[in-house]
Amino acid sequence: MDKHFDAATAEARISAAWEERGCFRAGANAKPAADGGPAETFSIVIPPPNVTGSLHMGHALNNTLQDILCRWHRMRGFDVLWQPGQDHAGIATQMVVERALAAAGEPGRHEMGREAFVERVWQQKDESGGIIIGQLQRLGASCDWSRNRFTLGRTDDDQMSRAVLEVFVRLYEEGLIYRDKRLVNWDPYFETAISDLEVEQVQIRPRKDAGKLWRFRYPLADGATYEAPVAWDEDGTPTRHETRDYIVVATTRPETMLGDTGVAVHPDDARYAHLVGKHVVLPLVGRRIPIVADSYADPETGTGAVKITPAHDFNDFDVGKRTGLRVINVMTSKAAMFLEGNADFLADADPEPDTLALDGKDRYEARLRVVELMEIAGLLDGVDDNPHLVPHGDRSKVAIEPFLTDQWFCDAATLAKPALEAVKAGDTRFAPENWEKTYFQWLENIQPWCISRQLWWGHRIPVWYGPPKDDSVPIHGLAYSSKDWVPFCATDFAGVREQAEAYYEGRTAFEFDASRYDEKNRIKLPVDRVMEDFQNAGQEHNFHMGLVEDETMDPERVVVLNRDEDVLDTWFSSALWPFSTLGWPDETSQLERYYKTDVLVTGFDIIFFWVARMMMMGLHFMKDDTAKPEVPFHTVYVHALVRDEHGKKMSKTLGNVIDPLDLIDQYGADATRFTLTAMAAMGRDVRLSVSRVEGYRNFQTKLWNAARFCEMNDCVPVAGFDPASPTRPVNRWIVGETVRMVAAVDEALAAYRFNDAATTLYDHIWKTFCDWYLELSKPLLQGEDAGAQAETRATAAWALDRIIICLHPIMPFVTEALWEETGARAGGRPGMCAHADWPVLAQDLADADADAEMGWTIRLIEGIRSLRAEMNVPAGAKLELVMTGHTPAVAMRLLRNSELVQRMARLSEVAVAEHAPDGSVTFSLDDCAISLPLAGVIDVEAESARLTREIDKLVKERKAVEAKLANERFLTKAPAEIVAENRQRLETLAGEITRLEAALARLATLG
RNA sequence: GGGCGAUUAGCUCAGCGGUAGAGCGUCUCGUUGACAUCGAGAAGGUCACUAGUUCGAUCCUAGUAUCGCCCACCA
Repeated sequence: MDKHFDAATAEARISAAWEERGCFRAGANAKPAADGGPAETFSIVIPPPNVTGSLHMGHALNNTLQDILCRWHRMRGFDVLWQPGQDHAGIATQMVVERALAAAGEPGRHEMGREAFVERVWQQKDESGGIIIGQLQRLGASCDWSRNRFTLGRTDDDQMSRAVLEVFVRLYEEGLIYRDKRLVNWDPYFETAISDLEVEQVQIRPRKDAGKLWRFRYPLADGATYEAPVAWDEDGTPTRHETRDYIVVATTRPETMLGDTGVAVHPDDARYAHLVGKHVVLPLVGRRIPIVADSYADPETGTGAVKITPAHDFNDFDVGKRTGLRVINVMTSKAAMFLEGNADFLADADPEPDTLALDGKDRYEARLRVVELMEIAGLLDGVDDNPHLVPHGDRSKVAIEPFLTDQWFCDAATLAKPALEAVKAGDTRFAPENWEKTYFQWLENIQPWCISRQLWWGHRIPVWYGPPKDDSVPIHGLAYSSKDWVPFCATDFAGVREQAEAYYEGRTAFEFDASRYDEKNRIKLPVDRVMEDFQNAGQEHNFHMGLVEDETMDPERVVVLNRDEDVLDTWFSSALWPFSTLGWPDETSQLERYYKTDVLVTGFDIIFFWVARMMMMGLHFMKDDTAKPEVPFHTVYVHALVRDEHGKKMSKTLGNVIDPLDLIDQYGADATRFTLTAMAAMGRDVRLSVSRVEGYRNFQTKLWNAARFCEMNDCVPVAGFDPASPTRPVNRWIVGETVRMVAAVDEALAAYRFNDAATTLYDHIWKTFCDWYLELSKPLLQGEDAGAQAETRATAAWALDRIIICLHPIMPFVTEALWEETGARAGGRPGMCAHADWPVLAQDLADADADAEMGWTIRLIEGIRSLRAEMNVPAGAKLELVMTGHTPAVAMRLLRNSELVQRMARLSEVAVAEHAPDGSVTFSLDDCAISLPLAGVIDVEAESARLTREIDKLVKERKAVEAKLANERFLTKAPAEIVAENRQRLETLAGEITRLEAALARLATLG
């Protein structure tokens, strides 16, 4: 064996071997259940990474933990399915491709057209989709790659797409999906609606065009006035008023004032009571808008009057609805002003030319200009800095606009109920538990989920629209607005056609073919190849049916259906992941066998996006044997975010991103994995420091060299070795330590305490096995006693094997390599380490006597070493040891282990005596005193100082224990074993103090 | 505004109702030794603060301070 484990070359080789042998296929290594039936299953679905993404630290942590669970179960004989896959990630992927097009100077998506663009995205997916898989494999992820899935099918009849369409259609039919026109979060960069979850609030600091609060004066119409307070006393009571003919309102978005349709005051606000029902004249626009009473207006805030722009503010929309205000949209889908040709805006208005000149201007430009125009008009009352939160699109990073559009919504509140109940009933549990609260809180206040996106990359909504049946307008040149459309929803056009032809009573339905769309040429096409004139007029999708020119067809006999242009939110398909990957909607044996899955491992940032929605969809569509709705997984393990060393979120702009692949290159996948595991304490952030990775790389080397030592000493695994068979205390002791280690690892993993498992292994391997067992075994391995040697070789090999097996889930590569290395001399291993049998060890293998003896021996050696170092005894010098104050049993113990102690503590002789020799240094060990004669070399002063210090410490402790034992209430109330423990401790302390004091006295005579 | 979490060694973090731990760093000593990616030893802590519960609190409870995150928001 080499001195070091060469991770770089070994990892690739081992990875390939696992794949070649199908080690991770579902069912590989599965063992029959106790009753002889099929193996118990253990299934996990991977949180599918974005298909164009690459592995980041969050993935590394997430997949390491999943891999640990999967490997652990696989070794224990479960039928493990770790289902891999990738997400089509609508916005993110479309963004990547659009950027790539722009960077390459190629035409943008609008120039390309939908079909060509989507094809281009598929091309991108085919090119880069495998990258993330390769990266996961480098990490060692033991997914069943033969079952890799993608959330989006190439065609609607692909199973993964059928699942999505099926769900959509069923929910539509149940009334849980519906189309509605309402304000949505509109991303002007991507020109799509986004859900509430995709909006993040960003703190805006005051700058020229944002982060300010502008106050405007809206003149009262018809000569109305009111008394406004202008001075207040200390209590805030107005002391002086002035008569005003205007109302002051404030806004952080001045450009929206062009769409104002009212001013609201609180119904109880005496200042304005008599103005309710009167009007103001909207400056710049010349529109008379009413003053309405609505409790939304807060009398304490500002002037108590608030401008109402129903089309551009969520609160205002509600106020407008309650008070019957008009809704006037003044922006395009790109958040530019939409004024000219805007019938809603122009109705009953008399806009100034300067105002109309804003048409087409960007919202921020328009904002500044509106302020300017108001100032010129003398109506700017003032402006204050006003840092505030502004909603931004989480991907585009631009400010979102509330925007009035037709969108598809999912009745999340209805679906949320079973999802809530399932967690409350314990059908699904969160670990750590406190995330349940977060989950509840969100689901209890859940709003309708906007599921339609105005993107091209995604599952296209399976709804086709046709004209109203009683519409007498001929099919030729027909223009519909969305509200008139009659929707037909089915998983494919055949189903739609059936519905439509029934609805239209025998007219033949044709599907609009988007690929024939050619805006430039406006080709006149036959009716079955009708073209569409799609105009995005800004405030909403206004689709106009195109010309239909085929005189041979009878318009009365024909109807043209137009498929909805929108695609579904990516998370809609992700929500189906636990069952769509298993073949749903087909009733497959895989679904039967592996659903529900066992554990979902995820970061808390997607509990709402993903976990909650999987719960909703799983419970809605899946049933168990008793027809009861079935959760998608029984446990959700929520891990933390990976941050940098100082707790900062890793981000490109901060430049603190650690690339897991760099770590793997430099330190190996195992060290990277071990670090993440050791730091993955439940409920805490993971602050990743490279020095720790290095430390665990060293740990790997340590283990490697321990195995190398075993090899050099012919510690070869013995077939059928019985761990109860060793007779030497050292060997019996390491068997016991191994039993405890395995139990602790099992317990930790069962409780998802990954860091405990890692710590247990680290300590066992480095401290127990390497530092002590291997050292203690050297005399036996290298000694004359052939029996002891054979026993020790077998025991060491056995203990090392248990170590390799138990470490495998966390460090799969080095353990696989060691499995091969250590098995080579035993004639090879029957299988790979990934399929090794997880140890099942009887607790009674641990021998208490051996534990006590070795524990004592270790402490003796430590004591001697400590004293030598403190007394500056040269490392090479061999000392004598004299034990005093001992019982015969302890003397026997010392003599039994004298060879070990001599070797490890560098002693020339070990003896027992009545009295310690003069000129010796002494320490106390349990019931005896250990003296090292150092006559001549001893620094009396230093030694007496050391002893005094030691005695002081012990006396102090004795005092504390005495006080405890003198406390009547302690004696009566504390558990008996604690009391006994303290009594024992007092006795020990007293003995130690006595012995050390005696040593100190002896020293005094010497000085 | 609502919720969650944190505060332990120089740094990064575990832990726990009864003797305070790890990694890295620091200091001393050590290479014929499986491993210098190492070994032996050591130094370093009022477990944020205050009060309570308890025989006993770093741990449980409440409050305070500081920091972080999530959700919802004032025009």
